[in-house]
Amino acid sequence: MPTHFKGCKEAERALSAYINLIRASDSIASKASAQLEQSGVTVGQFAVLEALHHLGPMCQHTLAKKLLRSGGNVTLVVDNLEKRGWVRRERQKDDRRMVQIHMTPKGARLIAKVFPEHAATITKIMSELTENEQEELRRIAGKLGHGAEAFCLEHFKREKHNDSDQTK
Amino acid sequence: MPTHFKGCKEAERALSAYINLIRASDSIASKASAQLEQSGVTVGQFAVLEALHHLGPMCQHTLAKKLLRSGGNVTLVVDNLEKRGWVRRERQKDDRRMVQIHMTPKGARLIAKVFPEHAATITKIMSELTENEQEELRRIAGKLGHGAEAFCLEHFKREKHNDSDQTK
DNA sequence: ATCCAATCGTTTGAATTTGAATCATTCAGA
DNA sequence: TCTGAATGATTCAAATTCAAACGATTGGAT
Repeated sequence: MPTHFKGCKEAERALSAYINLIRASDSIASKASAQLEQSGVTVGQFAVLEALHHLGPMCQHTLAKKLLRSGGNVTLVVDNLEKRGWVRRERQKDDRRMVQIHMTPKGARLIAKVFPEHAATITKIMSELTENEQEELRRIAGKLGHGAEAFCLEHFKREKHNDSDQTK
Repeated sequence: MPTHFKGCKEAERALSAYINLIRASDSIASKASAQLEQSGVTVGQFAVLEALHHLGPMCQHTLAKKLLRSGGNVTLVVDNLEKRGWVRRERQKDDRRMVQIHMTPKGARLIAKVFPEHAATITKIMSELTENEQEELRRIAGKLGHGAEAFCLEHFKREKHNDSDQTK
């Protein structure tokens, strides 16, 4: 009887891929985070602002689902964004349980400045890969993240067609 | 003049890959974390035990470098592992600044049980991808995580050749 | 031999996150 | 209409993490 558990080669391949995936993600995320925080926004704050920028006003529950964060977390992040004057809360009239989050003009100006910087940082990091590798990474990672091929992508595509719509 | 910033197509490709990478990583990490914590170990604790299991006793500083965590964090994780009797601290005689962390027999028994479960979970998640996709993911993500193609991989390979060496 | 800088571990404070408990509001069924 | 379940937001306690400050120890330079 062999000394190693069944499916060894398969497990080895899976674990190798897993480890590299996690490490790559950590590495990139920390670089992106450092860049964002130089602009005075945390990653969580940026995520909220970006979602509002691309998708328009939204209640916190929706925000939490889009960003894959807990409701309590969204409350806190929105608190901080509100303190800095980048968003404002507005109780919905037809359903007073919900609070819609609107970006302020100040918030819009911020995201208009920070988003291109962020995109440039990611582009630079990704330029370590060839075009084909980037496409393959997108496709393969997409399979793993399944349902989660979220809003961000499609709305960046929209971004390229009209730049300064609500940033008047 | 175009309404979108320069390098649009390139940035779009990079951001798509980036977003899917982060999401895939989050998705897998949370599944793996849930599975581990069912066995009563946190992800951080598992990482330390795994490193000790594969690489043998080690001082905290080395551990922190291997696991890409801060020194303070390692102190806390080791504290908790020590409380549960899975590791023990041993001041080094030749350099009394260092503390070597040794796995106890109890810790060895735990990792011998948990590691295969963990490997099976990862293997199952990864089986959404074909063999080729897993290899490609490993290769491409490896390029992004650069220096970090760390210990875990090579020592899993070692694992397969001798199973129960220190778990006496 | 002494002093200074580097190294290692610990402690502390802050930030981020989650999950549970709570409260207000809405909606559906009796 | 009234009651109870469901939904959305907030609050709280706990866990995890980092960075900075600190103390102990070591090794090298003078």
